[in-house]
Amino acid sequence: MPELPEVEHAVRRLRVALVGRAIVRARALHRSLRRSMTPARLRSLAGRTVREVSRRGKHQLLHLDSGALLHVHFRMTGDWEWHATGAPSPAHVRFALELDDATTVVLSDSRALATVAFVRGVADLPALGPEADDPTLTADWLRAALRGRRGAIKTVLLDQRLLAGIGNIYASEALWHAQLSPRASAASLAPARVTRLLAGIRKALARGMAREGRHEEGESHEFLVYDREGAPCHRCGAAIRRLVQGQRSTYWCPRCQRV
DNA sequence: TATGGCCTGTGG
DNA sequence: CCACAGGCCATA
Repeated sequence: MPELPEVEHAVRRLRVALVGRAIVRARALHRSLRRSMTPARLRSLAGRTVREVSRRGKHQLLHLDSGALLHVHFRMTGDWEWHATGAPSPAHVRFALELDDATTVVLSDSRALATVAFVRGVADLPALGPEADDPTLTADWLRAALRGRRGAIKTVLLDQRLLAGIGNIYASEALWHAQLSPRASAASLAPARVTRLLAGIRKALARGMAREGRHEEGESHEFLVYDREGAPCHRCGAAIRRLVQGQRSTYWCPRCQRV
């Protein structure tokens, strides 16, 4: 579940379950996580209290009372779940924290690509641009940040060093809102288009946050263009197309998203 | 820029 | 069987 809105929602839910609680036992249940979480490191979590949970882009940091930081990244399919300690575990549990209130928080991750590791500080995370939903960002800043970027805007939006938190879905969604072609050259976007792009990013992320807020699923459509190949554009009715950029799918409207 | 790797699951 | 999957890194 991993783009900025989904990770932010996961962090908020995790805080309720975890902040102020003491860890009784930590377990790594898949070899992909045992590489970073050795038995000694897992033991070092026992007895620790979680002071806070923070987010930077799609990265999560669990702040422990010992001063240690546990870094979690969901990658493609990670999510937090929890259940009563001793109850049957949900499917795909890769990492588990048994807490002092008889609940167990688990990292569920079908593809087992998520990562959990100790870090010393935010400096140990990969270089990240400002938060993609930072309300203080300006079009001038974005224009300067795009200057010198080679390649198509869709591909550039996925680079976390530009903006932290935009993934493959919201890149397509933002460009649809901005009515910009995903193939447009990032470096040569005219100022008015950069302004539209910033607004489009905000709209896409705001929609994502709103969607996360409702735990009611089943509503008409989740995304405006993503995964809608062949379906009519919600703005002009033309058939949505799919193309591949940098080995990732892009969805766009060929009529109302212009270069 | 493209490919492969990490992993497993789903759907055609 | 194959393609594809909301991420990211290392490699030529």
